[in-house]
Amino acid sequence: MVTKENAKQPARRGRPRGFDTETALDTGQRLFHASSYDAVGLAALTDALGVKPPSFYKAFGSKAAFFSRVLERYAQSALALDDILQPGRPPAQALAALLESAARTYTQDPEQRGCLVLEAARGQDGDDSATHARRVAEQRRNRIRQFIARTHPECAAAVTDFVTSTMSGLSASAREGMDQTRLMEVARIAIAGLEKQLGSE
Amino acid sequence: MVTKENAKQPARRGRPRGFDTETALDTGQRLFHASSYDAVGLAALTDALGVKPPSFYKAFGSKAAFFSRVLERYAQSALALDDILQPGRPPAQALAALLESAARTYTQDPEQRGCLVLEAARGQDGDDSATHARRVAEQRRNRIRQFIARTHPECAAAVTDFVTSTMSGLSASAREGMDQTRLMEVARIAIAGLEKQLGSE
DNA sequence: CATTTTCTTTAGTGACCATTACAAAATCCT
DNA sequence: AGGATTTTGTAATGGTCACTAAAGAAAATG
Repeated sequence: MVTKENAKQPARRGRPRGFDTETALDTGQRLFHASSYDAVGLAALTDALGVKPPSFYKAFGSKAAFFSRVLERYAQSALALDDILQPGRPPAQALAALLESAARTYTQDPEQRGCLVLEAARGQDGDDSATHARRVAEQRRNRIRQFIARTHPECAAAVTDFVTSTMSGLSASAREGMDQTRLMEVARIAIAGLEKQLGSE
Repeated sequence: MVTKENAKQPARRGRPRGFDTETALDTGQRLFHASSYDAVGLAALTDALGVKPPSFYKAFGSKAAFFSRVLERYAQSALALDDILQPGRPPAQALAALLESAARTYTQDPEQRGCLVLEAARGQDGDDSATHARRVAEQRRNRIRQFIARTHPECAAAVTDFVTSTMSGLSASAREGMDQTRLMEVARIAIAGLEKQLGSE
């Protein structure tokens, strides 16, 4: 297998790409997060990237495929569950930290309010972008549930439902303009409910 | 003033309208609630009404204006705040009833999941339908806040934020397919948080 | 230099959207 | 009956959308 060089090597044949795809994904993430998948048309997107539509399609295939890559990128960078839901950490404490992190993250940048994944997941049922967002959201949901089930298997489902539902509410509220102070208060009251359910240790 | 008869009298001059506008609003509400404002195109809407576009526009002016009337209609019929937030009722109890009613209502009909107003309020900022939905949501928010402020003026803002945020979460979860049993459990945990904040009396 | 490969550019494609011009039809008033 | 008035159906309007056909341009290969 000497034929195939490292995929990262741009030393391929033909005219080289005139833009950086990672930078493009960053820019796309910023645009989609600021408004929404539907609100960012291909014209606005390619204008912001400094790239004409055919180049965009050569590089990414479709707007939906581009968005999928943006979502994966975002899911890895934002709200790292591994850091928060460490095995052995008391669930009430870990989930409190999760909700507080969400409240903080969702209001950190006024141009990037709420959660990109959760907001995109609310698109229409048949929509490709919404379907992919829901898949990402479901994966994160499962990780939360498994973390809870280690210590509280009997109420893992209900608590997971509460946490994900609360995060959806936090994201929606952030989008509607609720600032960080207010959103942290909302998280605090939700955490009180969690502690009652799980025991506050 | 004998010139102007009762506005409800259809005994006007010219060709009579071939359909009932109230029935049309009902049908529109059902369609919009089942998917969304954007997802229901004018073709689908007029097909369902059995009405051609020009008749629709003569009667309602525009799709956005039609939707506004649907929203008003819905806000009056669903989740009557006057019944739930009765003055004198202990706030923890009243707000618990509000969240439980929301969880129940949002999952009652699988074709009408979530809250029409809250979901429509998540549309794009410049959008006419989203703007109107946010106005309706804001009015309901104010009524909740005033109810809380009667007994708990010091934390009325925070509790209102929590209740509205939780309702947004419930609506989103209902839309994603969470059933009534699960949503009621979510409401129950949220109510525990509320009681800790307000005192459970 | 010529060929091959890949990207970029220009300029459009058809599909769908909300909305409407126009004229025929149905009703009331005189 | 003969206007006056309002709603109807037919058929189109312009606008925006994601997407692309075709040809030119930049690189590696022979």
